[in-house]
Amino acid sequence: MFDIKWIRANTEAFDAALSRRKGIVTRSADLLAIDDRRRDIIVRLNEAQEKRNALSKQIGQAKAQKDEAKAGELMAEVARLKDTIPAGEAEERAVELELRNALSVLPNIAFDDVPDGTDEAGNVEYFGRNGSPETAAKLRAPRPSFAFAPKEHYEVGVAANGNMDFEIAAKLSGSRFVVLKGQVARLERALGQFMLDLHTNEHGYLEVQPPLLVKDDALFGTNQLPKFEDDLFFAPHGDGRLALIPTAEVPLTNMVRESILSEEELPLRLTALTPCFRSEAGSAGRDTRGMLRQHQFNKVEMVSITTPETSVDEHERMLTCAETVLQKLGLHYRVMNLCTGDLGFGAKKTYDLEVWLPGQDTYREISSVSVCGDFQARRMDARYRPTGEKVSPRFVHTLNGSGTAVGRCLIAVLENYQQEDGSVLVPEVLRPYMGGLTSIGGR
RNA sequence: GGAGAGGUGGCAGAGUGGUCGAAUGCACCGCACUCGAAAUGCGGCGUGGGGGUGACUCCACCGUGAGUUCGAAUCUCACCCUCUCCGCCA
Repeated sequence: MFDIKWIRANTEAFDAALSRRKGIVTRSADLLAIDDRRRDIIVRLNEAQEKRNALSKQIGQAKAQKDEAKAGELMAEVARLKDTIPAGEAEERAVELELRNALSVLPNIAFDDVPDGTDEAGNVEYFGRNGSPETAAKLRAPRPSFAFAPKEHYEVGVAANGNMDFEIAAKLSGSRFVVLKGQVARLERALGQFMLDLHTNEHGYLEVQPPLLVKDDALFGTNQLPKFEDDLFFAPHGDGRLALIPTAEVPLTNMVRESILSEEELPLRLTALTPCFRSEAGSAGRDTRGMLRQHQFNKVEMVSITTPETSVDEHERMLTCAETVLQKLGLHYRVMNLCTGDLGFGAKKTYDLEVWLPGQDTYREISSVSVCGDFQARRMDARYRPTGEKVSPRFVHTLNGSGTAVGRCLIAVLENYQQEDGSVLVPEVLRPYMGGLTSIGGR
């Protein structure tokens, strides 16, 4: 969410930046018109309140001196304000809500180095700071070659033989659910444990087990509300509701909401392995086969809370943390710098990691790493107190990234490590989590 | 779920109708002392929003929301949360 004062001081920059965003017609003039009205109301209200306070103080003094006549006189005078103050307060509340509503549906401004574009075709491959295709290739596994036609994940023997069961899941829960069994279930678990251990042991993240059900306020903080309500599942609760988290970004980021951290606590790096729940309301008919797009999936999420000065560096660092997962698993992938048309609502810049799926013969998103600036911090009221002379609190910056989507990573392992006989080799880093197994689904 | 206690500034903790945005302590910042540090002394130090070129000034905020009152941190009601005890329970 934007600061109206900043908009007022930077109308041209604001309008130019917003015009890069798809489908946004709001301009600074629309917002400043509301703000002008707001300020008028505040000025009038403050004048009335000031008068009331002054008279009330005089009444107190008059009463203290037992001057009842004067007190009565003053009370009559203040009585005339009785209606204007509550009315003014109501007006102020209304116009402030109007401004908040107008601001809360506006997406964040993209950094200058985000490419322009209308959809994913405008995304630009990224090889890291000072990187090149050559330096990237040294770190990443090459695309695997097969002596046979590689299958899609749900066709690979070990999955197709009943360990990835969509029929039973449909009986239990309908479409877009899956039941994993046996060694495929174990492989899924191994992947999650591996990622979590990597981020906690080697990347300095604090492991968190957050609630999976959250309040509307938390969803507002991380931009799911008010615009993306349709993507969520809700559970009735008391007179209200709780939402099933669509990503652990919601509880992890909101852990700092409505608080003032000290600078020494930053950067705060949090990670969690949680199920995620998405209604996929807008994706009817897309990716209906297999477990690529599910209502429920596991994901390891990373969240960083930083100072404004360090958030851009932290973004690169977080990207590296996510890449390390795929590098250690020996999975081929590429990194895309998302263009303005593909950029998420709250992001100033996003890198997508796309893993190679030989069965599909294409790259698919497996991680998304975003820097949000103070956009979410404003919505959450999350600040920190800088060390040193400046004591006035500032908004923190927030970042989030998947590290990575476990369900999709399972797909990637099944497709990339599949053997002609339908078995699947276990990547070396996962073997400790698989009781030493080097392969699953063999005879 | 039942009974009781309580929610006040970064933290702890006073404050039961007016001069309280709020004592005090800790933390923090500046200065002094010191070779330096500690200790000590002095001073400063909440958040948000208006107005003013500025010095400055006004308004709101004591869990949240209503209410009583000329005036509410303080009184009333509802709700939320925390703690203690009991019950139930993975």
